[in-house]
Amino acid sequence: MHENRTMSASLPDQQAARSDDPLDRLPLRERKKLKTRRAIQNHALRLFERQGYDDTTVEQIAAAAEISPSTFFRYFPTKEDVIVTDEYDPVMVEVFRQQPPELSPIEALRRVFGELIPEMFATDQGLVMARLRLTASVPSVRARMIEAMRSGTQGVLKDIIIERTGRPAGDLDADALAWAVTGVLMSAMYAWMDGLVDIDDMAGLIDHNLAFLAAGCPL
Amino acid sequence: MHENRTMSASLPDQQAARSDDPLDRLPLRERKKLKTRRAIQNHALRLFERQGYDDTTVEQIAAAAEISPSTFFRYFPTKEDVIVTDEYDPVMVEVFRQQPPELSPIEALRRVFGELIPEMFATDQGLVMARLRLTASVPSVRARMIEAMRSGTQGVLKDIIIERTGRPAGDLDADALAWAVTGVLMSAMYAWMDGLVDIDDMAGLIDHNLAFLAAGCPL
DNA sequence: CCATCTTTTGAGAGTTACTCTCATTTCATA
DNA sequence: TATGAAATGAGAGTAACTCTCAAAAGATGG
Repeated sequence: MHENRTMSASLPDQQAARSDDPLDRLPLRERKKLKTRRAIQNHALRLFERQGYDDTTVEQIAAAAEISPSTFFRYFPTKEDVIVTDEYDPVMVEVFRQQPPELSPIEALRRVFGELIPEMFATDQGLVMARLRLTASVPSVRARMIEAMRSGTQGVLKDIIIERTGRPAGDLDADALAWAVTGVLMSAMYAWMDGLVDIDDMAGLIDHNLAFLAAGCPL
Repeated sequence: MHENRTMSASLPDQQAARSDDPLDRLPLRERKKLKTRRAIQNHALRLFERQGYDDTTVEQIAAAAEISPSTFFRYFPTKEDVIVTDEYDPVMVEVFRQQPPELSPIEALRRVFGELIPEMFATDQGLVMARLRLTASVPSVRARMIEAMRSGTQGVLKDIIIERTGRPAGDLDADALAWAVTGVLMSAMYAWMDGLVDIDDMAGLIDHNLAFLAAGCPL
């Protein structure tokens, strides 16, 4: 029914960093679900790149991934989520917890991103770039991506900052700091999307921005 | 055709601060457009409050505002924009420019918000609260609101920071600072939405967060 | 005051993301 | 192999948005 039977060669196999893939050693059912989820995401990204986001229908994605449209929405609540969903936050938490406890939160985060960003680009380069390109160009995706950073990254950051500093649960300063960090991360992300920095400088820019933040944003 | 012919009494007349209303002294055509825009927004907010966002259709809003659905979308590109659109950013710019030039950007912003936030709540209290309530509770609106703060507030902040500090046009530090400020503003906004602070403490919280930022977010 | 030109509006048809329900298939377990 | 649970597909339905075209309303020159 559809012509391209070949699985995209240009897009790498989707997977977050730390390449011990949970695909093995999982009950058969879960394994199939994970495979379906990745198939949907890969085919969707490929189609989006080829014919644009708006001109790609969910029906087409479903056909390419050989599932029904109903099933698509069981895996992703909206079309935008196919692009926006990732699995990096838990990794960030893990690496953060490994940092020596005498470091301040911002210093610890500088080390975290110094380690993670290069690894991220090394592992999933094509995928990360494709997702960011789409985020930059499609307004509705852009909106959901920011909201995802809020409900994901910002929340997780707040939690680990509270954990590390021993502050009380609803502490507003920890929340503000988490937001400020999320902010400078977004600044770096958009700087790249707007072509203001090269992809290889991202790690450096993030580190610079965090140092700038720790210095009280002097201008 | 529809019963409620009475114009909402509960919601105040929508208008940004600085109450010299551009409604007067405007060509007739523009005046009508502005009136239509406000009518749509007022009726929409009222209906959302009464029967919920998802259970209110654009068709209902159009009927209440006595326009056609086509016209609705000529005024607001999406249903979410009825809630998300406001006119505060230019006011912020204006007040920022009035601050004494020896102040650092953050110090100047502390004064700006110290002046503006109370005024904002005094003028449009009902409207502001209704909009924030909806933003807090409807995910798609939440996403668009954050994006609006990015494309609006963050951009404007960056511009006036560059203007004040005399930095070059694409300066990344100014951008990072604007993002950090946007971040702590969001932190305050969400703290209120989650019921963590009272509405009267918003100005104080924002001021505190900016001071915290200027101090390098020490934790 | 009238005629024309431009902008705004309404009507209606069409697309597509998303929801719900129900029957069927597929995997897990005893 | 039989029984129960979870995942899937099919299909119908809703509502947000888009596009096109003709009618209406405000602006402008005589």
